[in-house]
Amino acid sequence: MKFTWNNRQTCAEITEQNVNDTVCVAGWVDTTRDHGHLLFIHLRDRSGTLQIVCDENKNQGLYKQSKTLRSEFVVNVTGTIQMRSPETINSSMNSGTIELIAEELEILSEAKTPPFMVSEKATEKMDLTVDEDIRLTYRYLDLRRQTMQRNIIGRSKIINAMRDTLNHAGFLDIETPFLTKSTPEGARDYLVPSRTHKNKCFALPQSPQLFKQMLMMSGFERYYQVARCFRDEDLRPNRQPEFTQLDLEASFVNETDVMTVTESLIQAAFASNGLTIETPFKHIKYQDAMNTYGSDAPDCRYDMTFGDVTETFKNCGYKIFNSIANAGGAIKGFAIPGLANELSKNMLQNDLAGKSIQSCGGKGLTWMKVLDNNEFESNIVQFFTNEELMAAREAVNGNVGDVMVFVADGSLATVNEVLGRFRVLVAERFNLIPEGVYSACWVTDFPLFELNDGQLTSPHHPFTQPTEPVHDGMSQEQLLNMTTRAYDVVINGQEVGGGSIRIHDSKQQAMIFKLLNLSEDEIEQKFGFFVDALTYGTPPHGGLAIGIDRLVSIILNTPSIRDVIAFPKNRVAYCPLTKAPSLVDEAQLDDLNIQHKTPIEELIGG
RNA sequence: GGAGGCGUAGUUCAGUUGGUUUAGAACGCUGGCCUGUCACGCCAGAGGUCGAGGGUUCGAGUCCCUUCGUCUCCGCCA
Repeated sequence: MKFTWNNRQTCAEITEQNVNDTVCVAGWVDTTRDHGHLLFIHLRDRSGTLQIVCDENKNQGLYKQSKTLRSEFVVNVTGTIQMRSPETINSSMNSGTIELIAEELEILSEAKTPPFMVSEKATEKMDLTVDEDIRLTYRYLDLRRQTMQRNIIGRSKIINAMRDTLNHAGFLDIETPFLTKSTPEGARDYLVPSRTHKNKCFALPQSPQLFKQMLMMSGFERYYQVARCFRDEDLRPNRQPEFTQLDLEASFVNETDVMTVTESLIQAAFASNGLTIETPFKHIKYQDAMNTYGSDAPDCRYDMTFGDVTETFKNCGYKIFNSIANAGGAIKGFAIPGLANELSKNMLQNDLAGKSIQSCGGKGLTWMKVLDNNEFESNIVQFFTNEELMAAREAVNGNVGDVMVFVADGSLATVNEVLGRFRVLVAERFNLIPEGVYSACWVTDFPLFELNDGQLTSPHHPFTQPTEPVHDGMSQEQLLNMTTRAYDVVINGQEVGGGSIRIHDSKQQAMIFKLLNLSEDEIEQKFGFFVDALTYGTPPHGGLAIGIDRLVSIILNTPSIRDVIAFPKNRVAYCPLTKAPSLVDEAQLDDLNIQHKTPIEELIGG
C-alpha cells in the first residue's frame, strides 16, 4: 500500500477495531528504543502517539533503516495493526493495547538534534521545565510538545464554540481596521507612522470600541469579531502587548440581554473542553465587591468575606484600634477557616503580620484564634473584653478553629484593598482554593466617575451610559456617587471580560465630555467623527468583550496566557523567535520622515 | 519608572568560609552490545569563554563594581 493523503490515518484514529488492518501513518519520531534485532518507535502526530515495531526477523532491510532514525525525523510508516500481548500493554498510552508492525518506512525529513527534548514522555516524569526564553526562541519545536498541542487545539475549540454560539444567535462577523486612530482607552498606543502622510501616524486599536458602536449606528444590530487588540504597556504574566478579544455589540438590548448571550458563550467555551460552569452567574455590585472581597474581581470559589468591626472596637482597650476607629478610619477582617491549629504563633506574628501584610500594602495585621468555650488566643487578646471579641467573631463569621485577622487604617478604601490582597494570598498559600471549581460572577454598578487630582475621569470609557442620566447643575459629590450600566464578568478572581450599555443620545454624550473637562477642540480632534455619527439616528446598544487569552488559560488551566498563544512576546514585549522589534534600514525611516533621537551607535555601543 | 531573583555542558541543575592538579550530576547527544521495550538496559566517548567587561586577591564559578539578558512584584494597563 502506498502512503497518500487520503489513506493516511492518525494515531488516535487507529484502535483495537483496526487489528489486522494495513494502515499508513505519518508523523514525528517521538522516541526510539533499539533492542538489537528489534526496535520500537513512538510515532507522534497531532492526535497522539502510536508504537511502531521494526522486527529484523520480519523485515531485515526495514530494521536496518530504522536504526538510522533520530528524534524528530518525519516519517511515514505502512504496516499491520496488531494487539499487544498482555504483558506488553502500556496503560499510560492511549494506544497502549495495540502496535503497528512496520512493513514500509519512508523518511520524509531528517532533523537536527533539537535544543530541548520535544518528547514529553521522559520530561514530564522528571518534572523538567525548559526556560521560557529558549522555548520562545524555538517556539515551533515547543509547540510540537503534547501539552502545547493540547493548549492550542483547546483554544481553537473554544473559539469555534463561541463563534457557533454567536452565529446561531444571529450575530455577524465583521472586521474592523488595524490601521486606525487612537481610541479612548487609557493605555499607550502602538503607532504606525504613515509614509504617504508625512509626520502622521496610525494607531493600532486598543479595542474596536468606536467601530463596533458605529456598526450599530450602521444598523447591523448584532456584531462580533475575534479581534486583535494592541496596548503598549509593560507586561504581566496575564498580559500581552497584542491580545485577542471576543468583541460583541448588539442593538436594542439591555444588560440582561448581553449577560445572557455572554453566559451562553462562556458555557459553550467550557463545554468545548468538557467542563461545566454554573449559570446564571452571581451578581455583585462593585461597592459590595469592594466591601466584602476587597477586589473588583472577587474570587468566589472560597468564602472569607469581610466583616466590619470599626464600631465594635471603638471603645476597646487596644490603642491602635480605638484611635483609628475614633478618627474616622476603618477596621475590618475575615476568618481563615479551620487553621487555628496549623498556624503557629510564630507564623502568624512574624510571617503573616510581619511580612505578608506589608507585601499587600498594609501597615499591620492583628490575629486572633477562635478557641473552644468562647475563648480567644493572640498576642493582644488581653486588651479586649470578651463581649468585644464575641462581637468581632460574629462580624467575621468566625467558628471554633478559625483564625480571625483584622486590618485597621485611616481609609476604608485602603483597608478593603489590603485585606483583599491578603485574602488571596492566604487562600493561595494555605491551599484554601478548591480544585476544579469554576465560579463566575458579574460585577455591576461601577462608579461613573473617579477623582484624579481634583478632575473627574472615566474609570471605564466615556461612552458608558450612566444608570441615571446626568444633568446640569449636579454637584461633584452627586456625580461621584453615580454609577454606570457597565458590567464585568469575573471567573475565579480573574476579570475575563467587560462591557456596558452605551450612550446613544448625543446630548448625554456631550454632557459627559463636558464633565470630563474635554474641550470642544479635543473632542473634535479625538473623536469628532464619532460624536457626529451619534447624531444621525443611533439605536440603543451595548456589548462586551471577552479576553480570549485569559479565558482559554483558565479553561485549560495553564500557568500563563503565554501557554495558550502560539507565538507570544516575552516579558519585555520582545519576540525571541523573530527578534522583533528590530532596527530597520535608514532608507525606510527616511521614507517615513523619521530620524532617531538617540544615534544607533550610542544604543549599541552603550 | 522602582524593588528583588536568576544567568555554570544541548537541557535541568549542584558547586561548602575565596583554596585539590583536569569545574560535576542527571537527561540528551555520538559509537558499540542487547529480541518485547515504553523514563528500556549495559559499556565507552564527546561536550564548558562558569552571560560580558572591569576590580579586589598569592588565588575568583564563588567577593565588589559596571553592563547585558531574563523572570517576579509594584507603578502602568480592562
